[in-house]
Amino acid sequence: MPKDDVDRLARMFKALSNPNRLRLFMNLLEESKLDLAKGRVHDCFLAKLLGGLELGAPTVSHHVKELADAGLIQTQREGKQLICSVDPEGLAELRTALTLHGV
Amino acid sequence: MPKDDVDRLARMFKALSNPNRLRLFMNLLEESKLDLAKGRVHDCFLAKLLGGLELGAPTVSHHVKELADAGLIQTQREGKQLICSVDPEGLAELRTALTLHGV
DNA sequence: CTTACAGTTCGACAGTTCTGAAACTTTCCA
DNA sequence: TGGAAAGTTTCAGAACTGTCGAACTGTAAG
Repeated sequence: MPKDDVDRLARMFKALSNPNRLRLFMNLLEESKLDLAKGRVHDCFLAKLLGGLELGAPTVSHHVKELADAGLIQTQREGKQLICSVDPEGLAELRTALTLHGV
Repeated sequence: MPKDDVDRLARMFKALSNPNRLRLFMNLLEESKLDLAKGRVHDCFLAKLLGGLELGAPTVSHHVKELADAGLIQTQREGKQLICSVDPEGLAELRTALTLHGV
Protein backbone atom coordinates (compact mmCIF):
# COMPACT_ATOMS: atom_id res chain seq x y z
CA MET A 1 0.00 0.00 0.00
CA PRO A 2 1.48 3.35 -1.09
CA LYS A 3 2.51 5.80 1.60
CA ASP A 4 0.07 8.44 0.45
CA ASP A 5 -2.84 6.05 0.80
CA VAL A 6 -1.76 5.05 4.27
CA ASP A 7 -1.49 8.69 5.28
CA ARG A 8 -4.90 9.48 3.87
CA LEU A 9 -6.46 6.54 5.66
CA ALA A 10 -4.69 7.41 8.89
CA ARG A 11 -6.17 10.87 8.67
CA MET A 12 -9.67 9.44 8.38
CA PHE A 13 -9.12 7.19 11.35
CA LYS A 14 -7.74 10.10 13.31
CA ALA A 15 -10.89 12.05 12.57
CA LEU A 16 -12.87 9.24 14.17
CA SER A 17 -10.50 8.71 17.06
CA ASN A 18 -12.04 11.29 19.36
CA PRO A 19 -15.18 10.10 21.14
CA ASN A 20 -17.07 13.33 20.66
CA ARG A 21 -16.17 13.55 17.01
CA LEU A 22 -17.03 9.90 16.52
CA ARG A 23 -20.38 10.53 18.17
CA LEU A 24 -21.09 13.35 15.73
CA PHE A 25 -20.25 11.07 12.84
CA MET A 26 -22.28 8.13 14.13
CA ASN A 27 -25.29 10.37 14.69
CA LEU A 28 -25.00 11.51 11.11
CA LEU A 29 -24.59 7.94 9.93
CA GLU A 30 -27.73 6.92 11.82
CA GLU A 31 -29.65 9.72 10.18
CA SER A 32 -28.31 8.58 6.85
CA LYS A 33 -29.61 5.10 7.35
CA LEU A 34 -33.11 6.40 7.98
CA ASP A 35 -33.03 8.63 4.96
CA LEU A 36 -31.52 6.07 2.68
CA ALA A 37 -34.22 3.65 3.69
CA LYS A 38 -36.69 6.20 2.39
CA GLY A 39 -34.70 6.61 -0.81
CA ARG A 40 -33.68 10.16 -0.05
CA VAL A 41 -30.29 11.75 0.10
CA HIS A 42 -29.52 12.62 3.64
CA ASP A 43 -28.48 15.75 5.38
CA CYS A 44 -28.86 17.20 8.81
CA PHE A 45 -28.19 20.56 10.30
CA LEU A 46 -25.46 20.95 12.78
CA ALA A 47 -27.28 21.51 16.05
CA LYS A 48 -29.33 18.41 15.46
CA LEU A 49 -26.19 16.28 15.39
CA LEU A 50 -25.25 17.09 18.91
CA GLY A 51 -27.87 14.85 20.51
CA GLY A 52 -26.94 15.23 24.15
CA LEU A 53 -23.33 16.17 23.50
CA GLU A 54 -22.30 19.03 25.74
CA LEU A 55 -19.75 20.92 23.74
CA GLY A 56 -19.16 24.58 23.13
CA ALA A 57 -19.85 25.99 19.69
CA PRO A 58 -16.16 26.51 18.88
CA THR A 59 -15.41 22.91 19.70
CA VAL A 60 -18.17 21.58 17.51
CA SER A 61 -17.11 23.81 14.68
CA HIS A 62 -13.58 22.50 15.01
CA HIS A 63 -14.69 18.86 15.00
CA VAL A 64 -16.93 19.29 12.00
CA LYS A 65 -14.08 20.83 10.08
CA GLU A 66 -11.83 17.95 11.04
CA LEU A 67 -14.34 15.41 9.74
CA ALA A 68 -14.82 17.39 6.55
CA ASP A 69 -11.08 17.79 5.93
CA ALA A 70 -10.65 14.06 6.35
CA GLY A 71 -13.22 13.48 3.63
CA LEU A 72 -15.78 11.80 5.85
CA ILE A 73 -18.53 14.37 5.70
CA GLN A 74 -19.66 17.10 3.35
CA THR A 75 -20.99 20.45 4.44
CA GLN A 76 -23.00 23.13 2.77
CA ARG A 77 -24.43 26.36 4.00
CA GLU A 78 -28.13 27.03 3.95
CA GLY A 79 -28.98 30.41 5.31
CA LYS A 80 -27.79 30.57 8.87
CA GLN A 81 -27.36 26.85 9.18
CA LEU A 82 -24.65 24.44 8.21
CA ILE A 83 -25.96 21.26 6.64
CA CYS A 84 -23.85 18.12 7.02
CA SER A 85 -24.02 14.80 5.24
CA VAL A 86 -21.92 11.68 5.20
CA ASP A 87 -19.48 11.57 2.31
CA PRO A 88 -20.22 8.21 0.70
CA GLU A 89 -16.81 8.02 -0.98
CA GLY A 90 -14.93 8.48 2.25
CA LEU A 91 -17.04 5.86 3.93
CA ALA A 92 -16.43 3.46 1.06
CA GLU A 93 -12.67 3.96 1.32
CA LEU A 94 -12.74 3.04 4.98
CA ARG A 95 -14.77 -0.06 4.38
CA THR A 96 -12.56 -1.16 1.52
CA ALA A 97 -9.45 -0.80 3.62
CA LEU A 98 -10.91 -2.99 6.35
CA THR A 99 -12.22 -5.66 4.06
CA LEU A 100 -10.53 -9.01 3.72
CA HIS A 101 -11.42 -9.58 0.09
CA GLY A 102 -13.86 -12.41 -0.10
CA VAL A 103 -13.75 -13.22 3.59
CA MET B 1 -25.33 4.08 20.46
CA PRO B 2 -24.25 3.65 24.12
CA LYS B 3 -21.37 5.76 25.36
CA ASP B 4 -19.24 2.74 26.19
CA ASP B 5 -19.51 1.45 22.65
CA VAL B 6 -18.56 4.81 21.24
CA ASP B 7 -15.55 4.97 23.52
CA ARG B 8 -14.47 1.48 22.59
CA LEU B 9 -14.81 2.23 18.90
CA ALA B 10 -12.97 5.52 19.27
CA ARG B 11 -10.11 3.65 20.87
CA MET B 12 -9.86 1.33 17.91
CA PHE B 13 -9.87 4.22 15.50
CA LYS B 14 -7.24 5.95 17.57
CA ALA B 15 -5.06 2.88 17.32
CA LEU B 16 -5.25 3.19 13.55
CA SER B 17 -4.81 6.94 13.47
CA ASN B 18 -1.03 6.95 13.45
CA PRO B 19 0.47 6.27 10.01
CA ASN B 20 3.18 3.96 11.30
CA ARG B 21 0.79 2.00 13.43
CA LEU B 22 -1.68 1.81 10.57
CA ARG B 23 1.09 0.51 8.35
CA LEU B 24 1.87 -2.24 10.83
CA PHE B 25 -1.77 -3.22 10.92
CA MET B 26 -2.22 -3.12 7.17
CA ASN B 27 0.87 -5.27 6.68
CA LEU B 28 -0.59 -7.78 9.06
CA LEU B 29 -3.94 -7.61 7.31
CA GLU B 30 -2.25 -8.27 3.96
CA GLU B 31 -0.52 -11.30 5.42
CA SER B 32 -3.84 -12.46 6.77
CA LYS B 33 -5.42 -12.31 3.36
CA LEU B 34 -2.74 -14.56 1.92
CA ASP B 35 -3.01 -17.05 4.73
CA LEU B 36 -6.78 -17.08 4.77
CA ALA B 37 -6.75 -17.75 1.07
CA LYS B 38 -4.73 -20.85 1.84
CA GLY B 39 -7.15 -21.87 4.57
CA ARG B 40 -4.63 -21.36 7.34
CA VAL B 41 -4.82 -19.29 10.46
CA HIS B 42 -2.48 -16.41 10.11
CA ASP B 43 0.28 -15.05 12.21
CA CYS B 44 3.48 -13.20 11.62
CA PHE B 45 6.42 -12.32 13.73
CA LEU B 46 7.09 -8.78 14.64
CA ALA B 47 10.18 -7.87 12.64
CA LYS B 48 8.50 -9.11 9.49
CA LEU B 49 5.72 -6.58 9.90
CA LEU B 50 8.01 -3.64 9.65
CA GLY B 51 8.48 -3.87 5.89
CA GLY B 52 10.53 -0.76 5.25
CA LEU B 53 9.35 1.06 8.36
CA GLU B 54 12.25 2.77 10.05
CA LEU B 55 11.34 2.77 13.70
CA GLY B 56 13.26 1.99 16.84
CA ALA B 57 12.44 -1.17 18.77
CA PRO B 58 10.85 0.71 21.67
CA THR B 59 8.56 2.54 19.33
CA VAL B 60 7.42 -0.63 17.59
CA SER B 61 6.85 -2.31 20.92
CA HIS B 62 4.73 0.62 21.99
CA HIS B 63 2.66 0.58 18.80
CA VAL B 64 2.05 -3.14 18.96
CA LYS B 65 0.81 -2.81 22.50
CA GLU B 66 -1.51 -0.03 21.47
CA LEU B 67 -3.04 -2.16 18.72
CA ALA B 68 -3.38 -5.10 21.07
CA ASP B 69 -4.98 -3.03 23.84
CA ALA B 70 -7.48 -1.69 21.34
CA GLY B 71 -8.47 -5.24 20.47
CA LEU B 72 -7.28 -5.11 16.89
CA ILE B 73 -4.50 -7.65 17.07
CA GLN B 74 -3.57 -10.62 19.21
CA THR B 75 -0.05 -11.44 20.31
CA GLN B 76 1.60 -14.52 21.65
CA ARG B 77 5.15 -15.26 22.56
CA GLU B 78 7.07 -17.99 20.82
CA GLY B 79 10.56 -18.28 22.16
CA LYS B 80 12.33 -15.02 21.50
CA GLN B 81 9.76 -13.79 19.07
CA LEU B 82 6.42 -12.11 19.43
CA ILE B 83 3.83 -13.49 17.06
CA CYS B 84 1.04 -11.16 15.95
CA SER B 85 -2.24 -11.84 14.27
CA VAL B 86 -5.28 -9.79 13.37
CA ASP B 87 -8.08 -10.11 15.91
CA PRO B 88 -11.07 -11.08 13.77
CA GLU B 89 -13.57 -9.84 16.33
CA GLY B 90 -12.08 -6.39 16.51
CA LEU B 91 -12.03 -6.16 12.77
CA ALA B 92 -15.64 -7.25 12.60
CA GLU B 93 -16.66 -4.57 15.09
CA LEU B 94 -15.07 -1.90 12.98
CA ARG B 95 -16.76 -3.10 9.85
CA THR B 96 -20.13 -3.33 11.54
CA ALA B 97 -19.86 0.21 12.82
CA LEU B 98 -19.17 1.53 9.32
CA THR B 99 -21.86 -0.43 7.61
CA LEU B 100 -25.07 1.15 6.45
CA HIS B 101 -27.28 -1.84 7.02
CA GLY B 102 -28.39 -3.13 3.70
CA VAL B 103 -26.80 -0.36 1.71
C1' DC C 1 -30.94 49.92 11.10
C1' DT C 2 -30.99 46.90 14.90
C1' DT C 3 -31.10 42.71 17.02
C1' DA C 4 -30.72 37.86 17.44
C1' DC C 5 -29.10 33.54 15.61
C1' DA C 6 -25.69 30.05 13.86
C1' DG C 7 -21.22 29.32 13.13
C1' DT C 8 -16.13 30.70 12.76
C1' DT C 9 -11.56 32.39 14.10
C1' DC C 10 -8.05 33.33 17.39
C1' DG C 11 -5.48 32.60 21.51
C1' DA C 12 -4.35 30.04 25.35
C1' DC C 13 -3.74 26.12 28.39
C1' DA C 14 -3.82 21.39 30.19
C1' DG C 15 -3.22 17.03 28.73
C1' DT C 16 -1.79 13.46 25.39
C1' DT C 17 1.16 11.27 21.84
C1' DC C 18 5.36 9.81 19.23
C1' DT C 19 9.81 8.85 19.32
C1' DG C 20 14.43 7.30 20.74
C1' DA C 21 18.34 6.44 24.44
C1' DA C 22 19.60 3.67 28.02
C1' DA C 23 19.04 -0.06 30.78
C1' DC C 24 16.52 -4.45 31.63
C1' DT C 25 14.43 -9.38 30.81
C1' DT C 26 13.90 -13.63 28.69
C1' DT C 27 15.25 -17.18 25.61
C1' DC C 28 18.32 -19.64 22.84
C1' DC C 29 22.84 -21.49 21.43
C1' DA C 30 27.69 -22.82 22.01
C1' DT D 1 28.41 -20.07 32.08
C1' DG D 2 28.64 -16.46 28.68
C1' DG D 3 26.87 -13.98 25.00
C1' DA D 4 23.71 -12.60 21.48
C1' DA D 5 18.90 -11.91 19.79
C1' DA D 6 14.21 -9.99 20.35
C1' DG D 7 11.43 -7.40 22.94
C1' DT D 8 10.15 -4.40 27.08
C1' DT D 9 10.34 -0.65 30.41
C1' DT D 10 11.29 3.84 31.89
C1' DC D 11 12.24 8.51 31.02
C1' DA D 12 12.24 12.81 28.74
C1' DG D 13 11.41 16.22 25.19
C1' DA D 14 9.15 18.05 21.15
C1' DA D 15 4.91 18.18 18.86
C1' DC D 16 0.04 17.72 18.68
C1' DT D 17 -5.00 17.79 20.50
C1' DG D 18 -9.36 19.07 22.77
C1' DT D 19 -11.56 22.51 24.88
C1' DC D 20 -13.24 26.98 25.90
C1' DG D 21 -13.70 32.37 26.28
C1' DA D 22 -13.79 36.38 23.61
C1' DA D 23 -14.33 38.61 19.61
C1' DC D 24 -15.90 38.23 14.75
C1' DT D 25 -18.88 37.29 10.27
C1' DG D 26 -22.83 36.48 7.66
C1' DT D 27 -27.99 35.90 7.52
C1' DA D 28 -32.82 36.53 8.74
C1' DA D 29 -36.59 38.90 10.97
C1' DG D 30 -38.56 43.04 12.77
